[in-house]
Amino acid sequence: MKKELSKLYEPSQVEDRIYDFWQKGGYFHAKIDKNKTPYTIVIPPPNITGQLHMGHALDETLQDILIRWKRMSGYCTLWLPGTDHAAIATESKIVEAMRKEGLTKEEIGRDAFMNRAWEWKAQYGGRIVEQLKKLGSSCDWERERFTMDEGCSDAVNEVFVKYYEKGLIYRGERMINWCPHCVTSLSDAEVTFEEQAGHFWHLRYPFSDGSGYVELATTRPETLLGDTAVAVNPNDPRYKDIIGKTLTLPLVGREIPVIADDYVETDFGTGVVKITPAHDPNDFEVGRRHGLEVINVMTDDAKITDDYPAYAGMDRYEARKKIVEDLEKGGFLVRTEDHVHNVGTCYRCGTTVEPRVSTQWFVKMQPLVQPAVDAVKEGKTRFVPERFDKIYFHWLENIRDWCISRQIWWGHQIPAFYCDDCGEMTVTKEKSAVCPKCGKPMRRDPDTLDTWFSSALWPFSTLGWPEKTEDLEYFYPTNTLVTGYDIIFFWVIRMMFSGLENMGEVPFDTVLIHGLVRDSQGRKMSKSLGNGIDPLEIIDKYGADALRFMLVTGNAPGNDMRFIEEKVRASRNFANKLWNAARFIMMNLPDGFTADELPEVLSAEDKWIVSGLNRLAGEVNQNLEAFELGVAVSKLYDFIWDVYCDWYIELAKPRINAGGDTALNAQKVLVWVMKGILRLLHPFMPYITEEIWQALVDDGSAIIVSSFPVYDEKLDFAADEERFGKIIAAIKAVRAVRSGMNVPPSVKAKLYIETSEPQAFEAGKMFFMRLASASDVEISEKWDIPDSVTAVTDSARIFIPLADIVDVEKELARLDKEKKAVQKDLDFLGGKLNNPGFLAKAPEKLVAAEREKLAKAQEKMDRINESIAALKK
RNA sequence: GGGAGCAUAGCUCAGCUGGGAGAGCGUCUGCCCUACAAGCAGAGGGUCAUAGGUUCGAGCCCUAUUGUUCCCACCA
Repeated sequence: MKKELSKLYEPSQVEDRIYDFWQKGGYFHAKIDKNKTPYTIVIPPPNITGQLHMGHALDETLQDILIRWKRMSGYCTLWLPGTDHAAIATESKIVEAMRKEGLTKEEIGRDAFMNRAWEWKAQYGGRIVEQLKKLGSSCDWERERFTMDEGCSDAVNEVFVKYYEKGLIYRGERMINWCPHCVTSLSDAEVTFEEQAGHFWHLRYPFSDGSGYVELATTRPETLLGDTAVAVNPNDPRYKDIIGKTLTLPLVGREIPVIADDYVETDFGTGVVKITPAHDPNDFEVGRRHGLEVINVMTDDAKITDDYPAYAGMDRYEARKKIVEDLEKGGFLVRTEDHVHNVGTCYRCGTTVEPRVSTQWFVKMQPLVQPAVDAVKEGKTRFVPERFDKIYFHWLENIRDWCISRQIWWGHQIPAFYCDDCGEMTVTKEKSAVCPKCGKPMRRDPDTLDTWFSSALWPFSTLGWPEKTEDLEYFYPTNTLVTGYDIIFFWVIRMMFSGLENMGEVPFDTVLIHGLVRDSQGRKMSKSLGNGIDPLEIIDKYGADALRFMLVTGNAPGNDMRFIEEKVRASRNFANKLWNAARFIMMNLPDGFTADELPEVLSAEDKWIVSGLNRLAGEVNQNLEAFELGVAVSKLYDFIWDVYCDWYIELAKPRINAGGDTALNAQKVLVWVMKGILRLLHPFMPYITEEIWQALVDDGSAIIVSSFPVYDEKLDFAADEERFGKIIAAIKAVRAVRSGMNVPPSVKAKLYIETSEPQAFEAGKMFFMRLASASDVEISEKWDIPDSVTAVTDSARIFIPLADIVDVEKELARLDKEKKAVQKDLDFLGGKLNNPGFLAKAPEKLVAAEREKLAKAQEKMDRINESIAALKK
């Protein structure tokens, strides 16, 4: 007994029910029999436990489409769960929450803090995971936590110690990026440069001997407090004589030298630069070359230190203002000009980064980079689309050592230990250490690792490495990584070199890159603009299927897309169309209908639709193979709506009304094609296809584990397809003529079809009745019907006698217009076929096709001429 | 300063290795024909940014130009 579909398609109800069904049936996770099936792993993107945003919905959708397709194609898919990459953001959220309770992390201590963090993550992360499942994702909070916590910490320690022993990790004092808001160091990748309007303050520094001033310009006057020199270019004739002289630093009174360094450009500004080694990366290098003192003038949160009582405790911008005032008062300010410059900001919080000298841990990149470059050059891993390998190469070729230590608590603590007594340091996998020199207990480095350090190990750490597990053996290297282009630097590159270094093989063979989802005006969605759109609101309104469908429609890999609600509505309408088509089929099925196969005898229109579906299946597979998801989706859309619904179902109606075997055959084909459509569409619209499938098939099977259709040579009826296309063309021509004369469908007219292939049209008689408002149809090789309009195709002339409304003048004008259009074709094709170059060089197949087109156009022209002649008479 | 993307119908975008320009939305006309008005049938609408070049043939390949977006880069 077949089930019923509700009259109204209500996405949320369907999706809730199906979600529940999959959940209970354990369908969210593929069951893998390693001995039998090929496999694939699709790696999901990071930030699972961050806010669920549209970009994330896109990640999930693309992965899930690939997974469902692979699974239905006989592959099993292992989808590695997500992990947390928002350590800094997470920490600040927890700190903030604690502050409201009047607590600080220092007060409650590290262990309690971590517990708090885990509680918070479990709640927040768990909720996000539930939300992702609404999109069809198979992520899982327990596994999630595993990848972050106990599961991967062994791997992290293992790699850290190994790198350290190989000299790939070192600790040292360097200029690093510091975020005063997050109070931690950042890697180069975590700094975003932003153009900001600022000022250029021209200052003068007096010579200590009272012999005048040098003039220089700065964008950051507050760093003056830390100046330890002023530099000029050694070849600058203007300043030759002052090199080696001494200046008195305004407001501070410190004596600083004038030094010569190539770094200074003679044609920029005044050609004089103040040198602040502690607060500028270039100045740091200059200072190093000249043995200058490094004077740090700021605290961790970018306030002036107590060494400068006049400014102590002021934040850097406050101090800037005050210092400019004081400079002006002292006569040191020459002038101020507007200036736009690039300022580094923290990619998490947007705070301006303070370059700062401090002691941090670094990964030495040079030795790790080459294999990662080679792997892509040799095609072991490829980017889709390919152009992203340029970004990849460029980054790797210009990479600098990676600062991996962070001054936060939420993260993996660095496995290094210090002896406070004798200053000894050890790096070890153990949880505690005793000083090898003096035997005293050692203190663990309070810093944690950059969250991307552990993420980089993910393709193997989640499979059990460093243990030699069966999973690791079987699943590494994995297949496809799906991620946005903004994640290439953070994650893709680091997984590449980490995989190659630790496993000796690339972590995945393909990286599918997608673009960003922007708002309807093309702006990046952001919290500050408030233009972000919550995927869940959209899902509530239109359904997860509609959102998924919209996210892949009309989008090419790597390109950004705009989020336009009308597009989601269009997708929902498409789902509704499918729903209603299914409803129509089911309401016309006889009780106890179980047929699963095509009828033995296929009619012309049956072959037409079956052949079309078969070709579609082949193309969709090809497109998915090439990651052309958008192309696949639009082909499905066109076939389902335009071919199946608008034509085949309409063609089937008169057959169903006819009853008997005619009806039964039509029903069999309707169901058979619908089942093919549902399976092809399932990866893109999982919920609705599952719902319809279960209502239609009703044998306890689930579409999620059904098989994906493939091209079948036996079902290719190209010739029949073409033949039936003539009937469709004729019906369209009749409709166009009638519509042009504003004849409503309720006004029926007899049709006289003139054609050289009467038997082909004989089969379509009832379709003309139904779809071309014909009261009757007569077919012959020759007709001459006066007082009628004619619809002309390349294979037929159809007379529509509408004596009352035929306007000879209008009809002539219409035919003339059509004649001109066909003449254009004839000219074009004729010109082409008379071109010796074309005949000589174009492929034979093409020439033949063009000849055929020409013949058809000529035939059509003859028919038009005949009609015109008759009308004139 | 270096690199990349984009520029196609009123709007948002497809267009796979070069073989007579497509979709959705919007517009206009006519239809509630018992699956669907979240629909059906028609129609209109494009010198594929500009200028050259390669080719029998260019939206697609090459060169230059313009506009636009993004990434990278330590110019005070």
